[in-house]
Amino acid sequence: MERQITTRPDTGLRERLLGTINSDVACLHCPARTSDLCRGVKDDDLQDLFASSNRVRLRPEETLILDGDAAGTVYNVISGAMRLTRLAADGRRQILAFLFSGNFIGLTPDESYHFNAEAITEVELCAFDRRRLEVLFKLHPEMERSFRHMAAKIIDQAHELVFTLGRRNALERVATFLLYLQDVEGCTTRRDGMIAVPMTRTDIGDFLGLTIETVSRALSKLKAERIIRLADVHTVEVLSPARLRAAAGVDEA
Amino acid sequence: MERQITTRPDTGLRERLLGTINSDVACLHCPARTSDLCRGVKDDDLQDLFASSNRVRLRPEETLILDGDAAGTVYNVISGAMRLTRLAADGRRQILAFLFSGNFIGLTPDESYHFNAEAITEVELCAFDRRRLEVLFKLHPEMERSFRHMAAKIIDQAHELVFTLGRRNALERVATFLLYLQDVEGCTTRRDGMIAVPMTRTDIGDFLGLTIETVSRALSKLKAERIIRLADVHTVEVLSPARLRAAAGVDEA
DNA sequence: CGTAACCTTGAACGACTTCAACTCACGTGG
DNA sequence: CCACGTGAGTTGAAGTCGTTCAAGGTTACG
Repeated sequence: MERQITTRPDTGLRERLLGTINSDVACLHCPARTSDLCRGVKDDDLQDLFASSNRVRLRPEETLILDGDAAGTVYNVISGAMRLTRLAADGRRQILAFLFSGNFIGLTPDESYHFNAEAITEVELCAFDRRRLEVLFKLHPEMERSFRHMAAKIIDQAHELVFTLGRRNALERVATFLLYLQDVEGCTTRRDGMIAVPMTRTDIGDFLGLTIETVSRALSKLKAERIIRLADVHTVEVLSPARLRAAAGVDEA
Repeated sequence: MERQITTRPDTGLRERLLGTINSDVACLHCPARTSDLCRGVKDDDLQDLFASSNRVRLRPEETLILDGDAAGTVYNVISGAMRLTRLAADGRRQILAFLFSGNFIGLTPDESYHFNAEAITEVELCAFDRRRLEVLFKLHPEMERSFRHMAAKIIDQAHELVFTLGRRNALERVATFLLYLQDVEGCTTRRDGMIAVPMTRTDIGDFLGLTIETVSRALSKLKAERIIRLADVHTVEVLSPARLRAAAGVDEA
């Protein structure tokens, strides 16, 4: 189980600001405008948000947060795909969540983070100083309300993953994962039955508690049963949504 | 995998109030006084909390919340042990979390709950109307702050469980579980190395994604290696904390 | 003191992992 | 322009760990 550990990039790289165009316009047209973090702020007040935020850009595989980092800054994903991972001392890796446009990074019960956050694709983020966010919460109580809503969503998703890992077999896990990707808002283009799969088989395996071989075999089985088609390695076409749902083994018993 | 599904108890049973003794005294001496929900309220303001809350008592195996129930009421565990479960149509069950004194029940992204909440032991709860809780948050901003802190703790715990289910083998899972129980504040008596295990082997299995046989075998193995001793089925004595930690396979690689 | 539920232990089976070989896409340099 | 190398993905065969099936033991309670 050898695995190359991503090293921390230069701090300068991580927090390199993009050029600002026009005070509130940037937030107004942000793909994450309707995210739980931002939607509590009225259009008229967007400059509050904008003034407190910095734009950050990451290249694929670049690390944003390393386990143990001080939790002084929080982030909202604007575009791209990221992963939250937990690494054991012996190299075992578990992906806790994939993050897409509108998703928040920064909840921790401590002064430090207990996970790594890495870019899968090119990523744009919005960075906030944690203390400044507290001020924003005071200014915009609606923001704090939807923040709680967001926390509940994250817990619900984590519990869904717990069920998948605890009680579903390999085929069901992979089918469930495809349905999950299909529902992800803010994920890249997916018209008709096409699902964009930005992550590698290794990432999928580390998310689902499986090896890459098992993931591959499950996809091949779904393909052989004409439930999906692999347009290319990172694009899955769903041929039979109903049978994919059945393969996930959830609803309509 | 036959499993008896717990039926909903009479609503009257669930929300039967206990006699109130003295307005604020009840909260002042509550075992959950220092819980994330309540500790944001100053002693002087405890009557606000008390006036908004109802005491609820559950017998072992009694159901508090059924998947799909309207989320109008939230709860704080005062004493006893509970489980949060998710049930698939085919009977597969996954325990999402065990809850003890001070733990909160009621986070949901919807208008309804997506889990079952059941008593394991005799349980005392504090019930709040959700809308009244919102009012309390307005009155006591510190309450909302520590509520966010609590949400972060829940997410962290869920992620820890995700890692356990995704990347640890049976022995490691059971060892991790014992360490978890040991750290649970508000769990029943545990002096020296004694761990109270209020739940059945079935519950442990459904929490760890294992069968009861595998749980039993793992405990027997830990016993054979003189790492633990089973005082009785529901009491584990830790003979070698260091080797138990090693068996969990986490720290000091 | 008997019964039922829970727990433990053993043996056979099966699902996923491990190990290994091969394919494919892509990029580099001769 | 094509040979080569590399990294990701797929597929096959063997091995292992946890499940399943089965039997026996223990505990609690009427």
